[in-house]
Order: sequence, then C-alpha cells, then structure tokens
Amino acid sequence: MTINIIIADDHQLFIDGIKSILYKAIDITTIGEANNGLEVLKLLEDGITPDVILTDIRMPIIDGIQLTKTISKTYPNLKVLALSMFDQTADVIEMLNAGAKGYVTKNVDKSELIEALHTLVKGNYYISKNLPFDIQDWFEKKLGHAQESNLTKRETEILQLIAKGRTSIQIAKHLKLSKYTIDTHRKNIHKKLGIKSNTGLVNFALNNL
Amino acid sequence: MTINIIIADDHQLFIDGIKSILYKAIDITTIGEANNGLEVLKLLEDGITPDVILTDIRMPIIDGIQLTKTISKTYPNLKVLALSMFDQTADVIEMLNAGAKGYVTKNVDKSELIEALHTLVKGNYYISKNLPFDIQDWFEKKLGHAQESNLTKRETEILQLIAKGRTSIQIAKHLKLSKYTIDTHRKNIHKKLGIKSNTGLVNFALNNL
DNA sequence: TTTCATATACCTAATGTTAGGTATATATTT
DNA sequence: AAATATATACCTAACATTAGGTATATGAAA
Repeated sequence: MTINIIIADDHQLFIDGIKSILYKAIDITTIGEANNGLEVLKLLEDGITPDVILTDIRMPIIDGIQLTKTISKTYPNLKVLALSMFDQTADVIEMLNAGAKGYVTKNVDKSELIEALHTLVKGNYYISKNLPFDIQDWFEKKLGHAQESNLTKRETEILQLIAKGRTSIQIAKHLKLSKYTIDTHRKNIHKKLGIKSNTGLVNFALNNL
Repeated sequence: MTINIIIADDHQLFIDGIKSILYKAIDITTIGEANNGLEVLKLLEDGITPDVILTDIRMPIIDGIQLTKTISKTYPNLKVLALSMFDQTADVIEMLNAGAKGYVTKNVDKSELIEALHTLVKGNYYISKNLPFDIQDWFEKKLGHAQESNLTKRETEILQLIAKGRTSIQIAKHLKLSKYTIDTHRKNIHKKLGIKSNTGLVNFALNNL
C-alpha cells in the first residue's frame, strides 16, 4: 500500500531535498507540500488525505507544535513525523507531547527516513537513534507509560467494548454502571492515548489489544 | 404491505405478551400461534402463509432448531426470527446455522421487534444490538463471508475514508460532493454489509480492505 | 426500451459521541 | 497523614451518525 505524505517546512529547498530523497521510494508518494502549519491545515480541509505529515517544528504563522495538536484532535489517525535540528531538545519533547508519533533529525539518511515512515504507518513510534540521550531517555519513559500500563483494567475493558461497536449505554448496562461513568472513562482513554474519536479508538484497539 | 406472522412459544403468556406488543403495529398481523414446532408445521400444512415465524428455541416435541431446518428446506421464502434468553448462545448459533434470518432477545422492546420484522421481510438479516458479544462476532464473520462485500468503487472509497476517521463532512469536501450524498453511500454500505455502526465499519475495513 | 445499478442530493428526528466541566469514595503510595 | 490513582456519577452544548424517507440522472443490461 502506498504511503501518502505531506511535507511541511518553511525552507522550500529542504522540501525539495526530501522529495528527491523519497522520489525513488516506490511506495511513498508526496501528495502535498506546505511552508507553514496553516497551509497544511488548508490542504487537509480541502480533503487531501495523507497518511503521514512530515513537518518541521519552527515555521511561521502556525508552527509544528500547534499543527500537531490540531491534527491530533481533528485527524486522529493521521501520523505526524517531526523533523528537527539537533539543538532543539525542548521543542522536540513538546512535539511528541503534542501527539507526534515520530522524530528524525534533518541530516537523516534515506533509508532511515523510509523506515520511519513505514514504522509510523504501522501504528508504532519512531525515534532516531542518533539523538541526544536525554530525548531518548525521556521518550522511553513516555513509551513505557503510554504503551502498557497507561490504561487501567477498567479502561482497557471499556475500550475493547467500544471497539466491538457497543455504545456507551450498552456498555453501561453490560457493566451495570451509569452511562456517565462510561463517558468519563471514554474521556480518560482519549486523554491517555491522545486519540479523540471513536474510529481512532477502534484502530488503536485492533492494533494494540 | 401487511406482514403476517406466526408466534411459537411453549409459554402461552409470552405469546400473549408479544401479541399485545404487536397489536398496535398496523402493518403486522398475527395469523397464528403455536406452543411447539410441530404445531407450526401443522399450521403451514393447513395452508396458512405467514411472512415470518417468530419462534422460541426450546420447545417440546419439535424445538426451534429442528423447526427452522424444516422450514428452510420446505418453505425457503419463509423467514424465521429466533427468540432467546440471554444464556443460550450455543442454541442461537445453531438456530442461525439452521437458517434463521434474525435473532432478538426476549426482553426486546416494541420498536426493535417491529424493526426486526421489517428487516427480515426485506430479505436482510437482523441481529439484536444488545447481544452477547460472541454471537455478534460470529454472525458478523458469517455475514462477511456470505456477502463477499459487493461494494461499488465509490462505496469502497468512502468506507476507507470512514475507517481513517474522517467525518461525513470531511469526506464530502474531499470528494467535492454533498454531505447528504456521503450519508446516502454510508447507508448503502450499512445495508450491503449488514453493519450499522461506524465502529463496525472500521472493524470491517481494517479486516477486509 | 424499459429496467436495474450506481451515483447524486435533500430533509427531519432520534440517537450517540465529544468536550467542557464538577464531585465523591476508596485504596495505594509516599 | 497527605497525595495520587482509580472508579464512580452527574450536567450541558455542540457535533456526528443513524434511520426513516424522497427524488433525479446516467449508463449498462435485459
């Protein structure tokens, strides 16, 4: 299956560089490019449906962090792969907290970039190996929490029922709880996973539970 | 068009309950009742021509399963709607394998029962939403294979976008169509797949596309 | 050529989800 | 003993889907 991407960077030269790197990768297609976050959102509103957004962090008008937050909310299944210079540790952490699923440095080589894209599309996280250690450590800690123990037993139970197509009311009856309680659990699951839609939850559940 | 039904249950009180529920449904007429499978077959042999048999599973002399098998063979256009208590998972699966076209629980409410009858008459399957989940899963699988997803190009395209978490409005913008058109396609997809929820569609899409 | 499948578009009411809260109770950890 | 995590329950407004229609246009099949 072809991976469709949008590249966002305020330096056109850099976009062109990435495009030429990816040009020969037969299963990756650049279906859009943008020089700031706002342009990315416009493309999405126009109905372009990429699988991954490859974005710089520092951009004018809407930066990569705000862009990633908006995407996490509005297009929960769309993955964001962050690009950054070495010296921006804090920004990268902010990006990942905003919901980015991966991070590579700008001097990434071709094979690593392609690997990162494939990894993200499969639903996994990708973090460059040649990174400042503090980022790696922080991320491993985050993953450790986010992937396994983040959801409680009850939340996992409810997520599985959601993935099977049960409504909040049906789940409430099944567990002999209030509908409001189920909705609260739902919201906590949303928060913990950074996924804010029913379809996104089904995707997550089928891939991870 | 009026839907003519026969109700079969070994508890007369239950038959009376269903009859009173259906009494006000102007297009549904109870043209016969029976306390076991043999009585149903006798009615049919006597020339009564119902559209649907509403039958319990456990009954004396001839039970619902054997009754359904006989009907599937002898009266192939006659639909069987199974009624069951919650705890009879295995029996229900046997019923559906025997040729029943629908299944509702005995604590079904009026509107769902009427909906089920209409659905069956139109030639579709009907399965209660508030069912033990293993039955639903089994049935969805069965349907999925039986119908071989004869979705049109457009429908497949839209289903994939739904599975990616797009809303009807987003899809409409993307395809430059009206939101109403997308909803119509949605409904047609529901009908063809026998799946009537967004989460169910995501499940189907991830498993089959 | 009439019928059928496909695709399009519109409408409303009912149901369900999402986002924004607040709030209590219990058990575990620090 | 105080803080934290977990589970429970309630409320409302906004948004989205579902279920019930109706209706038109086009191209392919009978």
